[in-house]
Amino acid sequence: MPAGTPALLMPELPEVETVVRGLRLHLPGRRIVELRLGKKTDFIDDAVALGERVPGALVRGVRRHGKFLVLELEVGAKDGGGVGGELLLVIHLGMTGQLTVVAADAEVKAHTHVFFVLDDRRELRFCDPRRFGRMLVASVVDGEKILGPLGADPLEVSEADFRRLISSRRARIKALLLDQRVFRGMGNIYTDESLWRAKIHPARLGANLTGEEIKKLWRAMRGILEEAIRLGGSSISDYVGADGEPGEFQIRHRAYDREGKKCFRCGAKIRRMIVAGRSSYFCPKCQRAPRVL
DNA sequence: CGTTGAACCTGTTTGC
DNA sequence: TGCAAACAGGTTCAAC
Repeated sequence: MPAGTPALLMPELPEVETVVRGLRLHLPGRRIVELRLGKKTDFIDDAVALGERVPGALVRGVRRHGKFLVLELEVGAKDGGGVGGELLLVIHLGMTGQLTVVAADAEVKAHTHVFFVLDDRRELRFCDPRRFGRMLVASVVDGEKILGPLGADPLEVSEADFRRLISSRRARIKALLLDQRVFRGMGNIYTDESLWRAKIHPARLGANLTGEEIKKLWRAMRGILEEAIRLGGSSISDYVGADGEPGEFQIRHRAYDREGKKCFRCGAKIRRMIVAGRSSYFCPKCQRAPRVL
């Protein structure tokens, strides 16, 4: 395990999806009656606005957009004459963010920065040791300004669109998969796993991939993400209190974090190199780097 | 357009 | 043994 690898969750698409599904069991129909903030609030876009607009809101729904979680809130008209309506609570878990629904008297873990007190004696808590996460409340229109620029959902993109997005680019395939403006939700782990399954070297250029390779990558990516979601993500623990099951996907990693270990397909030693500025694990035999990337 | 590196932050691991 | 440095992750920004 590389130094600093968090023992718990690495929120990429499957992990966020798992959290969203967990929150859906508890939040819709609940009212947020009070908001409490920890001392550090620098990860909140506008903490004052959060404190003013969220209390009293009814949670209508919870959804995922890429790696963002979106809580759809219904707010009533305020005394001051506001019209009420719909608000979006947009949350990014960053690297170490966790959202949990727990009893109001549950022990408070270190680095818990936000408490959404619910109307059923429980609390939605946001804990994030490294504070790489982000949170903001916004109108639907303003929320879209955050979510709008994001690229295609890896689970919904058609093979034709996937090919078009890749073959038109001279950037490395690793960089393209990680670019949230191209595909929303892919992170370092699932990118490496997808490339390993498709037998494509991470430093290959998008435009140089053959139609066959792109098709394999499309299938690999979807298969791996769906499998990871089915298993509850890569290593989430206690994500919604008693309902959370630890994720199990990490035991299925074939490339990520396996430097020096044998490739499950051919037995060659998995190598690690920096591609697109990120640690990249691949099999030098299965994932050949051609003379011309 | 594309790449690289730094910054943000803290817990864990590594190396001396 | 102990402490400091390196490192991990996602995103953004600046510089080339």
